[in-house]
Amino acid sequence: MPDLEADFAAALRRAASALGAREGVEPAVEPSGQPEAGDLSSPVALRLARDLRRPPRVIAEALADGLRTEGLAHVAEVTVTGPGYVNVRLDDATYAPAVITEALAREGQTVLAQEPAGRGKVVVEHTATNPNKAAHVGHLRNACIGDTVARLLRARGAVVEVQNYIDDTGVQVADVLVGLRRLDFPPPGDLDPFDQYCSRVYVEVCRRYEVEPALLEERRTTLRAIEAREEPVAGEARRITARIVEAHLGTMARLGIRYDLLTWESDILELGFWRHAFDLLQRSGLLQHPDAGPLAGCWTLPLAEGEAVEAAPAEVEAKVLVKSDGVATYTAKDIAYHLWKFGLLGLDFHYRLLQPGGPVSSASTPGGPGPGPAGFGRAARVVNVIDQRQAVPQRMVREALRRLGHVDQARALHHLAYEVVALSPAAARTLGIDTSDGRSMYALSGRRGIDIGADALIDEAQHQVAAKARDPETAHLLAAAAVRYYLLRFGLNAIITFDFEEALRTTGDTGIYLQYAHARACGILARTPPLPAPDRAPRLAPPERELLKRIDQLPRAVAAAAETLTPSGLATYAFQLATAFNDVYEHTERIYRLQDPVERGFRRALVDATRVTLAAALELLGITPLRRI
RNA sequence: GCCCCCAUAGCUCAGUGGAUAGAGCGCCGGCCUCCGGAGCCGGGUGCGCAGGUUCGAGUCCUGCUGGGGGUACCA
Repeated sequence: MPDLEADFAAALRRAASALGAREGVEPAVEPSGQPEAGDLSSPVALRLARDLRRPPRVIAEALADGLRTEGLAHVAEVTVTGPGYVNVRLDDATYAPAVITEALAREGQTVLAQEPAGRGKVVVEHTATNPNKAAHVGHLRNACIGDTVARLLRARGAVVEVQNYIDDTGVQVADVLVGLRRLDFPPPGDLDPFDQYCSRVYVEVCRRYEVEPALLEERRTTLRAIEAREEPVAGEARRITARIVEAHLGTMARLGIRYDLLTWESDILELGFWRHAFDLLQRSGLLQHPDAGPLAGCWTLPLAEGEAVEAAPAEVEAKVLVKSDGVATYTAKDIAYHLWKFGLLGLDFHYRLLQPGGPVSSASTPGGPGPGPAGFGRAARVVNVIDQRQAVPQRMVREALRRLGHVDQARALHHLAYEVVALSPAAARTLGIDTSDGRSMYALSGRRGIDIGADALIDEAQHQVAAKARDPETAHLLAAAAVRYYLLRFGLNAIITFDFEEALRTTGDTGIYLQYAHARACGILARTPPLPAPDRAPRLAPPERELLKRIDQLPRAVAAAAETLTPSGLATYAFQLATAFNDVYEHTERIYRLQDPVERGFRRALVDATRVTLAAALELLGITPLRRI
């Protein structure tokens, strides 16, 4: 008995087929909107009405007859209501134990919903924070989305490899080098984290560019030296970016976020990835090198007439891959990187283990452990978690793959776009930001110093929660739960208008509430000794029926969230599950007071099934379930 | 200008084309001889505007208004 909704849908499909409905009409099945009508309902008769040229009500009755004849497991009654809904009422006595048995069997399972087989490895790229400053809440949103997407894909049985791309040869790194060299900042104190120190340098140097154009020239020469791997600049860049990457890994680890592989842009240059990709593009006749015009001296990837990237702005006639000073753009290196991700480049990184238990890092020199028998990269599918503002360059990467003849890979490259984190004008003012321009929101920006530090937020959450937590580790896990849940519960298209009070809230629709529900279930189980779970359920209270249906939904919720790559759907599911459990908790007799062993055994098993199911949902959200608070 | 996203309750947000659109917060009022109350229960004439498609539209299409983003030799 795996899945009641799926069984119902399958039976409807058979019944519809018997009526002569054409194939391909997937019967929608949902928990009934009207509890008195039944437990599960389907409006499929309404959809079939046109095809079959019969009134929906008549079709619904015929479908219901078919279901009754077939005799579905765990179904007590089939009814037709309203304009033509087919409903089933479940047989409490048998479906309830079946759901519980199924849920308990999921304990310790890593695969919760089976992926259609044979899709190969999925490479998920996320975080990719420029290594020149401390991570802020916007970067945290990226990482939480990416991390949960990776967990969801794994829960569907996919082989997933998480990569964090380190843009250590970009302009922002040059900015900080210029700042450190020219601004006479006092060196950071012992208690002043290096990444936060660099954040201040970065903001200041960006401000100085406006009044000191000479600094801009210095940025250009610095960037060129980084790209050409000229010492001492390249070494300086590598030392600073390594320290900041270490800080980023530390910040993300506080939320349970880890990577399989760090890929360094400088390795892409040093190992000739870009050189080789350039040759491939050049040989395929895809590049232009104009002698005149605004792009004179650049190497560009033109948007040919008629085959332009979907929705590309008309003004974009070509994307610059190599600037007139010979420096490759981010997009150029990204094209090389993606050829490698799909195993199409014919070159590979060297690898080294950063530290025991930590991620593997790419390297440009041989040594250290190899990539293992499976190797890195060679993806069948790539998911890039990158904010919506980078949609155009992402399309260019895909377009380059397509024009090089890698049509399948271009199709398998998915830009998972999400909206930014912003501040309300009031919140911006409290941070001392000038809001006299009257904008309705201010997107977080490290460069402009519009910034909620990631570590600061986690620190604050931990501080708020410390008084009620039994120990510091519990406080840390509660804080992580609060922050992760807050950043995941919004849809990808929603701009998060950051609100400290809301992010740190401990009641209602929050990660803390979920933790509490899980701990409560554990507390009940600890108090009531195990009993054999009966194979027939006693009479159920309405909240218990709701809870059972939620528990039964887990695989469906996971499958849907994984399919659509939307963590927020899973967050909503977890909250509904916890709410259903709290409702039962509040409105049923305390288990330790029950005398009848059958009743006691059943209700304890229901709590246990809730515990297993909620823990699974929390793990997927990247929240470590707590047994005690 | 062109392209993308958004507009749902006082606020912040959910809502695979299906029945009477839901949460959280805030506000008011209830419920604890505890299974850990960070909880539960009650209190609500809300889908920006105008058309269209459909048996059925918050959801799809067109236009409009308002907001955000993109349209770099930044990423």
